[in-house]
Amino acid sequence: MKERIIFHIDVNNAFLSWSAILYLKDGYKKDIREIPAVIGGSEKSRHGIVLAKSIPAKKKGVVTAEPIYQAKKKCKTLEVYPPDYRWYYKKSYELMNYLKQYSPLIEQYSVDECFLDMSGMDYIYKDYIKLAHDIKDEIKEKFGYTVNIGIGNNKLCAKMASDFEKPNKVHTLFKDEIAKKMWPLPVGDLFMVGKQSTKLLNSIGIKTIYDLAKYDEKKLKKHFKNQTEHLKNSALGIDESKVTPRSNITTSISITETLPYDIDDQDKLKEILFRQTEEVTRQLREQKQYTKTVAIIYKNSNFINYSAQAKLPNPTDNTKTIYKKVIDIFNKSYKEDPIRLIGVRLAELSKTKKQQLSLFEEDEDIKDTEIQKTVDKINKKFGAASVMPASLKVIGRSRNKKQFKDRK
DNA sequence: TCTGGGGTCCTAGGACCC
DNA sequence: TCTGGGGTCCTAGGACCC
Repeated sequence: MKERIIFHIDVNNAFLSWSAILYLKDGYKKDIREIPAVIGGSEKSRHGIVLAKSIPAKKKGVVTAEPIYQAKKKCKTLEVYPPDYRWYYKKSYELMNYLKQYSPLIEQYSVDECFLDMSGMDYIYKDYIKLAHDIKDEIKEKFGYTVNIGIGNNKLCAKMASDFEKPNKVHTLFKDEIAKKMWPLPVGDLFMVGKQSTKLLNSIGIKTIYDLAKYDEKKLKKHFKNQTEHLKNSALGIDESKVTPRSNITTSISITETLPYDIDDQDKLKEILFRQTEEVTRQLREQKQYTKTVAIIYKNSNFINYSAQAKLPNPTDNTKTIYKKVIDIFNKSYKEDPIRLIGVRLAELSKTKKQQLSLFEEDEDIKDTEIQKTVDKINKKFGAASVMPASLKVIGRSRNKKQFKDRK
């Protein structure tokens, strides 16, 4: 069988590059890619971490996901710009759409990354490496930002290759290059080997990917159990997984929110949960999916995470039904601790609601959902707060009543 | 003014049934 | 009688990715 040819395309400093373009378009004099700058959340509302960094910021030691205050310590002149997710999704869509012309087998891996399966296309594209350069250059010309392209015989190698040297580069990691290009790297650089695994691997003397590739599998199994084979294969550059174009099939939808200050007032938390349930179910209906599992996610003021979940008797996309379950879960799981982050997750999603309900219940559910869909539409057209369900108003009132009572 | 948000997948352990 | 064990479903928690 012929070797596969896979491209991995990765936008360099995506959020920062895309924001830079937006600012330039709007007449901003600076290109934030050329100064020490980061995209980050607001520190005031406790969202202050680095989401993306410019190359000058990187040179000062600024890393992704660190607190902004810490980044500022490393770089006194650091400039912080807010994220603009709508714009990012727009740019993402534009890029993926453009890349489709090169292969129908495209898998979007994240907002700024995708795999292209180019196997068997050599009758169109004679030279894959030249093609990759052409794509890279055309993206720069057409859209104004740079990408890295990694080429390999499978997704793993393509992904590893695109990570080699940045920005604006094409790298290959074919089978016969693994020993030379991949094995010398620290084991933590291997895809899917994170902090915890790195620690464990280092502790048993595995420092490089080569060490892992050559390590006795039986001994490895003691520590990594069922993951051993996958781990070992990765180190050897083996990966059979296919490039699978996914049609907006998600297995879960969630919304979490770091609160501007810790909250232990149950009414307030329920209010937030209601808002989140509305949004998350709106997304669910948008995707034309139904959920069977509802969960609440908490992080308390000590950064301790916990969660609780429960199953619904039947798949649904009904806000009321789901919110009822959310409250149920909340009452059983909330530990009365000050909450820093709270969120709602819907899991076990399906495209159909195969259910056996009594006719009455089903009618109620459908009638209700029809109303919600109309509300979704109106909100989409006129802005989020145009139509507010009565239940939210009731919650608002009860809160006011309580505040009034508190003042007395 | 210290530490985000949205995902996927895996595992341990308990409940329950036969 | 001195305490099985397999299978399945479910939940909580954690690792990992961007």
